[in-house]
Amino acid sequence: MTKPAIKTPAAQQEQLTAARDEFIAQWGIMGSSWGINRTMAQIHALLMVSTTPQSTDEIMAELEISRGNAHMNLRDLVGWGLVRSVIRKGERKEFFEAEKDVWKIFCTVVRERKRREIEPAMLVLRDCAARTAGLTIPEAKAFHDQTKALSEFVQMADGVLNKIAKSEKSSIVPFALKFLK
Amino acid sequence: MTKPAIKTPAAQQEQLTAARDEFIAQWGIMGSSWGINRTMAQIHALLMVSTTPQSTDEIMAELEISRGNAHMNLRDLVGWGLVRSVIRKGERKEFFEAEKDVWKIFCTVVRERKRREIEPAMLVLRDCAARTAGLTIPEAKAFHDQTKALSEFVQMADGVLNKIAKSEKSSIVPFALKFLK
DNA sequence: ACATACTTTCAGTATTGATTGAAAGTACGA
DNA sequence: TCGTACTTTCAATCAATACTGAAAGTATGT
Repeated sequence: MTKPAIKTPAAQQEQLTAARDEFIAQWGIMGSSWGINRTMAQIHALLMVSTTPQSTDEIMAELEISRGNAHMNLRDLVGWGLVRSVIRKGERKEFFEAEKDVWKIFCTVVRERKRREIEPAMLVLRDCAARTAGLTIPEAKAFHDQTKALSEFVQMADGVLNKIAKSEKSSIVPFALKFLK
Repeated sequence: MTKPAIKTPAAQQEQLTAARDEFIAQWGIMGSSWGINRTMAQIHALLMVSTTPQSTDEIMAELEISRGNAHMNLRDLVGWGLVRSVIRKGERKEFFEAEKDVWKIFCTVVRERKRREIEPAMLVLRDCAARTAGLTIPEAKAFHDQTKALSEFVQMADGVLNKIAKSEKSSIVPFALKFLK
């Protein structure tokens, strides 16, 4: 008698939990090395692989974090547009679910980081270049040239990201891919 | 009698220093919001707008940081390939200069972050998808589908970054830009 | 072998950012 | 209006990360 090829639900559950925990941990690590709060990334990971909307209490239990922490990070995720809150009829409690479409997630992150971090930096770069435009001493000339080059580069990158993020569909990058290299 | 249109070197120097300080500060802020040590980003900014290679002591003085801090961050920048050390003949001291070509800087950063952060994450994602491939319970199916979609997306993004970073020239993105939107 | 000029390390400290938990706030139904 | 079920806030605490500075290490010239 050989072992059955199909695993018992209990065994499957165990295997799933292990994989899910690893996924959540890794998404947290990735987040923090890109300047995103680790807990926020972990909540996001958890919600991305949940089949039903989760309550604050479920999230607190799953990630072993405090109510305050769960609450604040959920608010931030909603603010980013990566998570939305849903209310079930007849229930007072608030539940949360994440956007699951990978391309939409990507576009949202691009759009938000552009707005929060690239645009302010671009203004400063432009300003640095502008206010040293007429200067004649060599040090100033070099500074102007370098900041101008940076500001033009960032502006170009901003344009690319704009187009990618606005499109909200996955066909464009694979298409553009053909023209690279 | 009108003021002369040309500013004195002293006035220019003052204007330059103000702009330079703002640039260094902003580059530091940008770095830290993208997960890069603020001091490292500031040293990088300083070297990008310096006309001559700088010694550790000059960097320490300019940014008001300790020797240890300057040293470690300079090593990291050299490790990233964004800064190289130069030795002047007849001098014992080590001097540092940054790559100034904006496109090369961008490619280096892309290549390094890909290697340090995207590739390890990709392995974990693939692993999470693979080890839940055969499972039949709905939760596991959902987990598998989501991690598979993520891993394929990251793999695709990795491919795009590869081509962009390998090319090392600025003509390709503006060209690809035409095909977007 | 020694002095000088520099670089490197790292234990201790400071700074920053994240987390807790309990108190205050809000909304709803009885 | 009161009680219950929940959400929100925030001062205090904790954890992670960055920074300092002095001591140890290394290379070079005499």
